[in-house]
Amino acid sequence: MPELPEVETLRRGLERSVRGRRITEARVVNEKSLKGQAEAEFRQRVVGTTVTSVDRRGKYLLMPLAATTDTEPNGNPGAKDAPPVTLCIHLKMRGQLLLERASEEPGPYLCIRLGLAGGMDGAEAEELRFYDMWTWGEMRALTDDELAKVPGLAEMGEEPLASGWNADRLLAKLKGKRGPIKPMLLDQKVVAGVGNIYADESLFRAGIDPRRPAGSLTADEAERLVREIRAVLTEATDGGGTLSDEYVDLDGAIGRYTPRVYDRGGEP
DNA sequence: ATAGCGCCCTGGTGGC
DNA sequence: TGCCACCAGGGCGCTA
Repeated sequence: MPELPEVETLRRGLERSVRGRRITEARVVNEKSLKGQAEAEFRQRVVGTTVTSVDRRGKYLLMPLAATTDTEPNGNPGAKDAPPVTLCIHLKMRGQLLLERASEEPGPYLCIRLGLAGGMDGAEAEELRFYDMWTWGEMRALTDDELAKVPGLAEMGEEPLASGWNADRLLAKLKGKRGPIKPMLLDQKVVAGVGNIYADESLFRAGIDPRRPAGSLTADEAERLVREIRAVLTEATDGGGTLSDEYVDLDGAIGRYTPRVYDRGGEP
């Protein structure tokens, strides 16, 4: 369920609350979230590092980690021997990322907990907790080489909110495709971060039948579609994501964006 | 090029 | 009222 606006909302929360902080411990409650990575390797790569930035690529959250020296809690990149590692997260359908007090009892479906050092002012220690009811989501600590091989991430299409993306780029991807336009928008190689909700909303707002053969879109329609994809993603991000009982932000707050047509099949 | 699977998993739904 | 079969949902990989 989390699509670009929801992941971007989480990114902003992490940027504000987690960036620059040191990960003091990593506990894997459900190893399925590691998607094959050895638990020991995950812990060893994560514990003691500092989150240097919080990036988003499509629906992926990427947090580069820097080795921290014990004497420098907010330290500088060190450890020449270990390759740089990035915390790579995809929430898939039901994954949730919550920042909670370490003393707070975790809720159900907890998969991974990352302890974060309290502030120098003695602020209470917190944990970044990864919950996932279906365990389809993934959290791994990967080197640059491994990151480049992650299926989907390597072939990720362009960011729809980046200035370089436009109708011509979209049309180039749709050229010759006879399948319907909507599933094409769900293909992350065509455009990054769009899922069911925003594909429906943008097509409706652009006045394009989702069943239209993708390759049959005119330049004018592609122009409208690009404009509406941008608009709807921006509006939803401004609203902190789509209102749903499945999605909450880092602080547990629900989204405020209400789709017009998504999940309203059969209604006028 | 594309359609149609199965897989991953569990809560909610619909039928009885 | 309770039971249970069924199904949605994103993304990948495979086959037809």
